[in-house]
Amino acid sequence: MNTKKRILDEALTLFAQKGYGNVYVGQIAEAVGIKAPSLYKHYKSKQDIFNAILDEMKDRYDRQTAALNMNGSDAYTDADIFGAVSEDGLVEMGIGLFSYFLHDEYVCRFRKMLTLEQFHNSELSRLYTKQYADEPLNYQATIFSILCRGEVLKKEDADIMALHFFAPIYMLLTICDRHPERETESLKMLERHIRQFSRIYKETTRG
Amino acid sequence: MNTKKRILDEALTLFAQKGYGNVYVGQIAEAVGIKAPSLYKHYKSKQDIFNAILDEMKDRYDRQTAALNMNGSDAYTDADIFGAVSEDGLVEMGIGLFSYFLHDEYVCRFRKMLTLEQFHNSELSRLYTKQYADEPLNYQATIFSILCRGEVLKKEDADIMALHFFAPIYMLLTICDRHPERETESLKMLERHIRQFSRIYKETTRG
DNA sequence: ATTATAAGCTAATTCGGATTAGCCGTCAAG
DNA sequence: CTTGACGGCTAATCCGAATTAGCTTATAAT
Repeated sequence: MNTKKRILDEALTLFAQKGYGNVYVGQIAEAVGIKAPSLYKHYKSKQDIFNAILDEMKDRYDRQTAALNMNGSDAYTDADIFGAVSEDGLVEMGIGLFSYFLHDEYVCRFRKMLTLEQFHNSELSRLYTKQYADEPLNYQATIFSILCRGEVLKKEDADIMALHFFAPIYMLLTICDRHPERETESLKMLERHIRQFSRIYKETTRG
Repeated sequence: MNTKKRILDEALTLFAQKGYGNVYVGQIAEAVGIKAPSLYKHYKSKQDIFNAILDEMKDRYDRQTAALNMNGSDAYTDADIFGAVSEDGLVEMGIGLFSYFLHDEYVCRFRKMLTLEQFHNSELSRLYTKQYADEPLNYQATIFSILCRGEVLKKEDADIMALHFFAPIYMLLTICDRHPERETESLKMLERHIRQFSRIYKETTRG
């Protein structure tokens, strides 16, 4: 009963490490603790396992963002955001985002897998770009545009502010994916990044 | 005679598209215009082809950066840099870097290949990080630190400035790798990024 | 001219991995 | 108690891809 899920779990781990083409069904089976032919009691092919992972991750992502938007677009007031986003608030937000992407049991493996398969077909390309570029950037742009309308941040292009905020996070993330031992260093860099971002963009209300 | 190089060339193209594990020697041979067994007159295995590509690209990269440093670290004076780096100079530098990474016949394919193979072994991880993160960031940090020492840019942490400058370039690059049709849009974004970067960091010598 | 070498080809060979066939124990429902 | 679905196993099967064997032609050096 539980085996079906464990197959996805172990397969995801392996795909994230080696890429689909370099993983053998025997390895997946071994990781689960069964023999290769037994996999076929649960999925009809290796490709089918991959697709099941994809479907589950898309679901998970949709539920995730739906949860964000539940209290999101309509429920947040500008005042909520002004209150929450001090410099320390930004640091917390950035580190939270980073740590979530880096350590969430599924998100992390799925991102690596997608990294390795991103050029295989356009569905995977689009999924990658959506999840790790367009949607985070849009989300943050809306936040920054609110902060600009208030007097909190300088009146600069909020899309670019989002890029300035998020691109470094993304880049440090890809570094840590390759070199987990650089996480501490990256976290320090991340905090310096956000504090400098904050200094640079803070409205100098000296008038 | 020329065949040996053409094999590397076509293999690189295929590896960049599909990843090593999903390319068959027959495909490489076909692209070159010969039959698979003939490949073995030139390389002793598929892995050998991959290694040859790797070696060539490392050479190329070393020569490239050596050329930069020839007029680089010692030959440049601070004055040279002050002169060259106006806002338009920065835009030009950013777009130049971006276009080079995106369109250089070899750099571009090699980067995609490395993207797909980056988790295979630690040599490839380190190579990727070195070429697309650490070295560009260090190089730019030295430039920005010079601009800070002068009165051109605000006295902020030059490492972080380099991150703010380069991470967006890197991110837009990865987007264009997946979606070549987004290049125009990305170039516009890139210019907005650099002009805003420039506005934000420019020393306000109003005293 | 002769020979050696380079570089190609076709036809094996090898090998490993995905998938299928078919058998067996367990356990819950009737 | 027996039957059928579930999920596991071993032993094929199938197949495709990497590599090797061995032949052939061209060409360049002796």
